[in-house]
Amino acid sequence: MSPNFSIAEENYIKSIYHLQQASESVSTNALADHLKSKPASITDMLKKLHAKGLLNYNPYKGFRLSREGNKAALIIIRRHRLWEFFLVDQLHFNWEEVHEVAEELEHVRSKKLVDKLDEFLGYPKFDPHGDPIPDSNGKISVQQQLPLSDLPINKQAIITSVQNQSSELLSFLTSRNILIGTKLEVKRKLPFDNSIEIKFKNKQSISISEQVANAIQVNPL
Amino acid sequence: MSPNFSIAEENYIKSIYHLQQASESVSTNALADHLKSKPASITDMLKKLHAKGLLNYNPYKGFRLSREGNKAALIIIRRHRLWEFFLVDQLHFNWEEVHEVAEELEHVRSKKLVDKLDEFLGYPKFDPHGDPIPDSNGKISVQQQLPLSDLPINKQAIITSVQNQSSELLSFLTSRNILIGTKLEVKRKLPFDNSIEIKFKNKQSISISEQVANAIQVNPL
DNA sequence: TTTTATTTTTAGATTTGTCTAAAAATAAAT
DNA sequence: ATTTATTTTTAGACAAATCTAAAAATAAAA
Repeated sequence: MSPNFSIAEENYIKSIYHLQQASESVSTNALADHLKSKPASITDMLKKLHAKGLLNYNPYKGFRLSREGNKAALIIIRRHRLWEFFLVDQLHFNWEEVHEVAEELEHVRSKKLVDKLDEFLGYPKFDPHGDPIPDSNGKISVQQQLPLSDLPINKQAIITSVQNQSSELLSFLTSRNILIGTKLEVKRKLPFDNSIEIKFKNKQSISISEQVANAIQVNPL
Repeated sequence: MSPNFSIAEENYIKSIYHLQQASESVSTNALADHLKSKPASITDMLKKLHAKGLLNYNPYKGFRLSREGNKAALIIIRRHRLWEFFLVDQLHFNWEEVHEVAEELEHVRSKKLVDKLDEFLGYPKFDPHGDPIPDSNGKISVQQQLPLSDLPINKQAIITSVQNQSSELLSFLTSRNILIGTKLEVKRKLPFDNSIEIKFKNKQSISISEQVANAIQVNPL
């Protein structure tokens, strides 16, 4: 059913998707920069993607993904973010080093593979950078994620990911039972060092530094 | 250090590796058949691989991989078989359907990814089809693997893989503590139904059918 | 040992994706 | 409102990988 795109096409689709989040319409030059390519090459590919119905394209004016193009982009982004999650969560990569590898893995086309991987990983909602992972229908979770340091006082939240994957931090968090899925709220923010006092559901409270609070991503309930 | 090959080059290297196992020297036509390509295309690529020092190539006479070519082939085969193992062992693919997906995954080049995957999987020695997985130095385990049904009576062996990945079979085996790594020996083969009586290290004995014994791969000690 | 058949290689064309350099369109500046 | 600068597109070339058709080399058969 859904057509197969070349690796080059997939990279264009993905880049356009990201660029059009930030601005109404995407320009040839902006895309050339983003892809480290030359404007002439971009124009060539734009014509191809336009011919395939993936693009709303007005020469000289700019372009965006069509409905079809957006669907294709979400499939690629789903693959990318699931692989990133796998690399950090299962293979214990540092979160800084996963992007490059995921750039390659995202082009493996099998839908069955991606859906089984999703199931294996427990249907994660966010990748290790905190970006939402589209589900198998291309739906992106709208629930927001923010650093624990930005969570308002007394607002309940659930930990969705940890951004700085050093093994010291991880073992520190594990030893304190601060895990993905843990429910907590912020009781106090100390102004002199920005440290934060958090309270768990079981009433236990501990204090963590600003740096740690920055690395913990939470989803307010 | 080790050079990067295109996907096309990798597929040629891999095919030559497999063909040269069966015969002294590989022919252009044989490779064309294997790659579902045309002889003229093969010749073109042979020149390229020869120029890169991956091939011992006498025009019109035949070719084999050079030492370098062999090294490259083993890296690709390692990737392929590790991914196959992952797909069956972790994502519960049926062993018949993994080849196609692994054909794509094998081209993801990151050495770190492959080595971490290997560690994650517990350094498996054989893929789900019973073929040996090269280690990170390209060494292939020479220990053989054969179906439990072919194991001589009273010979100790260790289970290395299970070939027919139906969930019924898997749960049957799990419930009987027949797992990868389990040590056992065959005590009797019943001639009227070819069923097999096996004995574990803890002296416990059970009987399994011919079909099940065929699906279990073992490595004689 | 010629002739015939097969295999392999060369020659030239094609597709995909890229590039440089020049032309055309749009935007900015005087 | 022209001129100038910027952006985008076209034109033509190129590398990688493939193909068809023809030529050359090798192998098999008479």
